[in-house]
Amino acid sequence: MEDMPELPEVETIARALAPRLTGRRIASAEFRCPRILLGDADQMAEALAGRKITGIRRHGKFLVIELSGGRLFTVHLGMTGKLLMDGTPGKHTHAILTLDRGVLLYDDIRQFGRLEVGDGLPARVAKLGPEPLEIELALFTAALHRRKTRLKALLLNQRFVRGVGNIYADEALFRAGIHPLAIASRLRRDRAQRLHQAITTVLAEAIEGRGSSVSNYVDADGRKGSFQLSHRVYQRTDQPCLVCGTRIRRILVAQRSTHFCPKCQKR
DNA sequence: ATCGGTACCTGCACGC
DNA sequence: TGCGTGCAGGTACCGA
Repeated sequence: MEDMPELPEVETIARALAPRLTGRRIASAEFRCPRILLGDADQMAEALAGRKITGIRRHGKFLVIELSGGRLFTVHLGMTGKLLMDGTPGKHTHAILTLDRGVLLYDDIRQFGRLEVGDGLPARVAKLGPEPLEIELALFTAALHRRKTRLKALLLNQRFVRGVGNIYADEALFRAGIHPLAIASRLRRDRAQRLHQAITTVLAEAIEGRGSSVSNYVDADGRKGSFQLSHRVYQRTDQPCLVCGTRIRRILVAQRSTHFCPKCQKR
């Protein structure tokens, strides 16, 4: 296993990078792997060169690096992407941004990440759902009741809410006491409220813990996250439920590994 | 429009 | 030691 960028991890990275990147100027950019680029490598390098970095923020699982002139460098880390300050380029370094002070590297073993430069958010990013930490209960419940899919699949759908991935979907469903195969449209209001609360709580706690780290997740400062210590079902297959002792099960939902307690989580 | 299934990559753990 | 298999937290795309 490598590492993992869901909302809390990306938020942690954005916070760590902000003070180090803001105010820096990009002297030059080099892109070595066309596969991960949404755009032409030379054009992207040209669009970045000479721009000043004015800020960095998170949008769902996307990192948005704001540049002078309103230009945006949008980065999705995929499954194994890393943004590193002042490291040494290696086999999996696909982008090198030379700054007026220091260097910003993009590493990505599996090449599932995507890099893009534009004068606004890319359309496919702009149309994602609301931030899960901001959506109000009434809107959340209404959106939930419009979908007939299984809850686990819905939580992973970035057009429903943006930023929840496999770990936090499983953890939120466990904390809400809801089965991952429950149908969204049939969820009673009190259970929808529990889910909304569980999502809020688990994401906030994970951000507080600087994200999860299954094996070697390291943020931009090289510090490890600690939230994996708080996982109650994720990757705990066959271990006892921390509430009732029942064996945690693993099933596939929408082709994604899904962990739950069959006693605590009801359809 | 909305759903599930598949493809895209590399590396690691595990059993034989 | 090597080889085959399954697994990995991502999205995009396809057809039903």
